[in-house]
Order: sequence, then structure tokens, then C-alpha cells
Amino acid sequence: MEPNSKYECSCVECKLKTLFFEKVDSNELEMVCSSKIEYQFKKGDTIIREGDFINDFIYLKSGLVKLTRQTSNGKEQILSFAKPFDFVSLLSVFSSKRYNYSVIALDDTSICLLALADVKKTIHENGDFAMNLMVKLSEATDMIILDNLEIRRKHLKGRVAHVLIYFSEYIYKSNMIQLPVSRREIAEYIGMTTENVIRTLSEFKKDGIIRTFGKDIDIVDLVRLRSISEHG
Amino acid sequence: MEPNSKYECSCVECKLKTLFFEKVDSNELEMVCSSKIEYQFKKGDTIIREGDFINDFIYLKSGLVKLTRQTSNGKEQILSFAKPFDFVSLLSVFSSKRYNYSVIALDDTSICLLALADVKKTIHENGDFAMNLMVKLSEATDMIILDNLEIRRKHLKGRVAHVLIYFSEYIYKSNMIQLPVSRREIAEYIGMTTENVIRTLSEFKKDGIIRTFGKDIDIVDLVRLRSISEHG
DNA sequence: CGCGGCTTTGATGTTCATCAAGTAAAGTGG
DNA sequence: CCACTTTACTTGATGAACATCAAAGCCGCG
Repeated sequence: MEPNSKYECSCVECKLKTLFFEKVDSNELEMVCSSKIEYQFKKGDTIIREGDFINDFIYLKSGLVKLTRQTSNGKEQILSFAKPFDFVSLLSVFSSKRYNYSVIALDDTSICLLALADVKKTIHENGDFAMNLMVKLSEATDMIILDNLEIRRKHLKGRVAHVLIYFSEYIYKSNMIQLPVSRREIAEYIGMTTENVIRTLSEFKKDGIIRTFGKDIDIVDLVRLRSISEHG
Repeated sequence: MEPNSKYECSCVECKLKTLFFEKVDSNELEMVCSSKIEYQFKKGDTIIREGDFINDFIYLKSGLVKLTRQTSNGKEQILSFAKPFDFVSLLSVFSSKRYNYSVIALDDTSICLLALADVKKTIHENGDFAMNLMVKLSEATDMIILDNLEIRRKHLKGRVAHVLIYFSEYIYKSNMIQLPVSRREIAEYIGMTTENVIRTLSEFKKDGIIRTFGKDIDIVDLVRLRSISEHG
């Protein structure tokens, strides 16, 4: 990992502390926080490289990232996207020595990093911490699994509709979205070709379901988009 | 859940205890074991029904199951298969009130069941237990996620090859496998139609890669099958 | 200005789902 | 145990969905 900059900030005011403690106690907070390091990344930076050893426990403080891996036929495959409060360093931290995916910033992003050994120690010592972490882990992996199953069962149009709704509802919470990814990245996420993603977007535009201005997309007919996402 | 029969057995001799404790201590074992109930199911029985409330922590003692869910267009979708030591009750136990998948026996199967509240209590009280459980949870979900990504990136032939290798290496540990699932279930797992699964198996047979006798399949040319699984 | 990456559209062929029809196997009631 | 029903399996024909190839416009950046 090669951060662009590095500085400290207070955990006391950080909203992310609820990731670890439902009811925060200053002692416990100190315990986790004293060793944390914060890093800043610019759009496009690689935060974690597939194959790296897992030494740290990482979580997003601000920004947006993609989790991606290289398939054996040389293509990129995007597992999922993550914003703050979604864990990043979760898929393999407790089950593998090395990351089997890369994490790349889609936007200016800052992360906090804890030594994995410290986190494991805290799990041993603090039952509340352990339980809370297990819930977050479970929620995050559940979401990835269900999202992948949804994508798998859909056809091209349904998949594109799914992605648009995902960014609209989950990331931007608005009908106006500024796609943080290229058409090619959408294709890598839903497992289709770039050309067909573009063709589908053009068709949605022609049918009055969306309006597009480059990366800016306005969802005009959410009802129809939802129907396409569900039924074809 | 409606078990076919129910009886007690000793946890002391059960190999599954390593799921919970790396180094087993009789006190701790007693703590988990005292409240456990064992159930037996016959091939085809539903062990968990999608939508059921999650009150228990369940693990497979023997047998084989499929995890399946209903999609919104009325089809079945198989998430994964599980044998002993793969967790079953893991996907949502710590993150949801209800199961979002069914668990169905593909073979005569016995499970052990613990009250979820007890397990949570033990997580709070015992750091080793918590840590060990988190590792198992992480391993199990990792496997489901990576398996799903592999399937998604492959074409029909690669997917069928993938399934054959999966059963051969992971479930039966032999070149001779007795498929525990129908052609239709394979289709539900890899997201293709039953007809095309059959066509592909016929083709593998014609090409001398496998031999088939109904559900009995003999993998003759594993090298070629692996190549098909990887590269198309 | 020109280069490379992203985007777009069209033409063509491959892969796959769907429909249809038939055979084999497995359960069911008399 | 046999007729009957149902479910699983199999093959072929057809069309729809999708990938691939090709070409051109757009845009940011050195």
C-alpha cells in the first residue's frame, strides 16, 4: 500500500466507531484507536493489491471503492463496490493470508487502518466487540452474496437496470446519479461486454426511462426501471 | 422444522467440535453441548424453509444439503452445496431475523442445533470461541463468494466442467462421482437451462472426457475438463 | 496537435433459451 | 405385481440474446 498522504484525526468524533461498538466506552475506543493510522487516496489509486499479505484491518472513512479481481482468462471482474460503513477488509481477513481481490479508489478516499493482530486481540478480550464485528461481517458478506445472485439470475437489461438502481438508491440516494464508473467497469461488474452495456443504456434513453449526459444519468421512470430489473 | 427423528449423542467424540474450539476444554465443550439437539432428515426433506425465523444455530453432522432460494420470477436458484464442516446456518444468522434461503437434504442428513441466544452468549464470554467462529464464518462465506464469481465469469461448458470438478474434488474426492443432484438442479446452480446442461454432458461424453451411467459419472480426462473449466 | 482511452453504432456470427416431442425411470394406487 | 401417473432425461429445430469485430466520434492530456 502506498498512501498519498497520512495524518491523524480523533476517533472520538468519528461516526465509524459504531462499526465497532454499539455503546461506546472511552476506554474501549482508546484501545482500538490508539494504534490506528489514517491514509488518503486519490481517485484511481490502488489501496489494496490482489495477492498482498493481509496484515491490517482496513475500513473506509470516506469515498468510494471497487473490489476487483483478475480472472484466469485475463479479464477484470468487479465483486462489489463499497462506501463508508461497508467494510472493505472483510472478505478474507479472518480466513486467508493474502487478499484475493484488489481495492481501488473510484473517488478521493480515506481509510483507517488497524493492525490485524490488535483487532484479533480485542476480539479475544471484548465480547461486545466480537459480537458487533461478527454482525457487521455477516451483513457485508450477505449483501455481496445476494447481490451476486441477483445479477446472475438476470438478463442484460435487468442487470443494467439493477446497477442503475443500486447507484441511485444505495450510493447516491437520488434519481440524479453521476456514475463513478466507466461503461467498461459496469460491464466488468455485471459480466457483459462494454458494447452491450452502452447499447442497453441507449435503449433506456430512447424509451424515455433515463436521460444521459456522459456520466450524469437522470432516472426518469423508476417504476419501469424497477420492473425491468425484476422481470426482464 | 419438522425432524424425522431426534436423539442425543455425545459431543465428546464428535469431530465437529473443532468447529468451535481449536483446543477443546471439557468445560467449554459442556457449555456448548449441554443444550444441543440432534435431528435426522431423509433425502429430499426440507431442513430450513426460506422466510423462517432464525432461532437456532445449525450445523451439519453428516450428509449433504443444498442452499436454495426462490427468485422473484418464480424460479429456484441454488446458492451452494454444503457437507459436514461447511457451515449451514451462517449466511444470515448474525445479520438477519429470517432465513433468505432454504436448506434441503440431498442425502440422509443429520444436524445439530443450538439455541442462537446461547451461541451469542458464548461469543460474549469466550474470546477463543468468538475468534474461531469468525474464522469459520469468514471461510465459508469466502468460498461461496468466490465460487459464485467463478461461475459467473464462465460459459456453459466451463460451468458444467466446474460443477463436475467441484463434486469430484470437494465432495467425493474421487474421479467416480454419483451425482447427488438432478440435471435440473445443476442447471439451477449454474444458471442455465436443464436441456443445455444435458447437451453439454452428452458432448463431454461424445468427446471422451467423461463416461455416464445415469447419475454415475466417471471423469476420464480430468486435464481436459480442467482446461474447459478455466478457459472455456 | 496528436495520441490513447472512452464512448457509440452497425454488421455478423456464436451461444444459449425456448418449444416440441419422445424415451426412460421412478413412484402410486388398485 | 401391473397399469397409471408423474418426474427425470434426452435430442432436435428455431429464434432470441449476446459476443465479437470493425469503424468512427469524442474528449482530456501531454
